Amino acid sequence: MTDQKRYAPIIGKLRDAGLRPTRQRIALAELMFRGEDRHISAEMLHNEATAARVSVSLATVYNTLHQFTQAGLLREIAVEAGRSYFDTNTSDHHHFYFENDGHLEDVASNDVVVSSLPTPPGGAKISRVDVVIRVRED
Amino acid sequence: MTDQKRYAPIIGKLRDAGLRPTRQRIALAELMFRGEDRHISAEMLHNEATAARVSVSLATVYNTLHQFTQAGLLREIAVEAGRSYFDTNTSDHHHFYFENDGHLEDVASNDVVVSSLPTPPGGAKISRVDVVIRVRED
DNA sequence: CAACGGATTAGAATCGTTCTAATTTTGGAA
DNA sequence: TTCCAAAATTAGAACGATTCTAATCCGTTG
Repeated sequence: MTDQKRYAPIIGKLRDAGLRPTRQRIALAELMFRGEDRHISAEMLHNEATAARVSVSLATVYNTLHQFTQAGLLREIAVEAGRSYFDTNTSDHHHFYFENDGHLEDVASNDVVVSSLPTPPGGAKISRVDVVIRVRED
Repeated sequence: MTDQKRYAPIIGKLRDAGLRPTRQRIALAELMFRGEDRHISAEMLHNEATAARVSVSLATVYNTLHQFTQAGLLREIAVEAGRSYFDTNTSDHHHFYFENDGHLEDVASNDVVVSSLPTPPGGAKISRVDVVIRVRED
C-alpha cells in the first residue's frame, strides 16, 4: 500500500479544511487519530512525536492543534487554567475530570442528560454546552 | 460606625477560616463582596484595588484569592486556558461563557437541569459538576 | 520546473501565575 | 504595654504554557 492510499482519509480532511497535507500534519494526525479517542495536550503530543522519531517543532504542534480544532477535527477542552487539552472525539459528549492527577475521561454519551437549557441573554446563540464532572479518588 | 463594626461580618469569616483579618484581606473582600455576584480574575481585582487606592501586591491578590477559595468564600472557574476566574457566588449554579469577549454570567439556578448523572469510574467521588454554556453574540 | 504563497522552524517574547527570601504586621503572652 | 513567634506581605525573580517573529523551506499551480 502506498502512502498516498494509506493516508488518503486524513489527507482528504486536511484538503477540505484548506490545509496542505504536509509531512508534519500527516504524522501528527496519525499519532492522534489511530486507536481510541484521546485527550491530549500540546506537550504530550510533541513528546509522542519525538518518541516516534517524527521531527516536528513545538510551534508546529501548537499550530496544528489549533488548525485541526478550527477544522472540526479536534475539540478544545478547558478544565484547568494553564493547560489546554484537545479531544479527538468531536461528537457531543461530556467528561470526567480527575482532580488528583488531572486526566480526563469521556462520559458515556447518554449518561448525562441536560434537560431544560436556558435562553442566553441578549440574543446570544448557544455554540456548545460543556459538562465537566469533577471527581476525586481517595 | 467604627471599622470594627463595619467589617465585622467579613472579619468573622476570615477568623473562621483561620485567616488573620489583615488590611489587605479586608480591603479585597470589601471590593469583591460588596454589590452583586461577580466573576473576577486576579488582574481585574488588582486593578480595582489600585483604582480604589488600596495598596496590595499582585502576589497578595493571588494568595488571597486562593485562600478565600479554600475557605469556601470563592469558587474557581476554568473556562479558558491561561486565565482563572473566581466567582463570588459559591452556591450551586452554572454559567454562560461569552466567547466574543470572554466574560461570564450566572445562569438562573433552576434554568439548567442535569438529570441522570453517571457513576464515576473506579469508585471516584463526584466533587462538583460544572456546566458551561458557551454562547456567541453576532 | 519556476515561483508564489503557505508551512515550518528556532528562538525570543509574552502571559498568567508561583516562588523566594527579606521585611513587616499581627496576636498572644508576660 | 512590651515582646516575640508566627503569619502575612512584598518586590522581583523564576516558571510553564503558549504565541510571536522573521528566516527558511516546501507544495501547488501554471
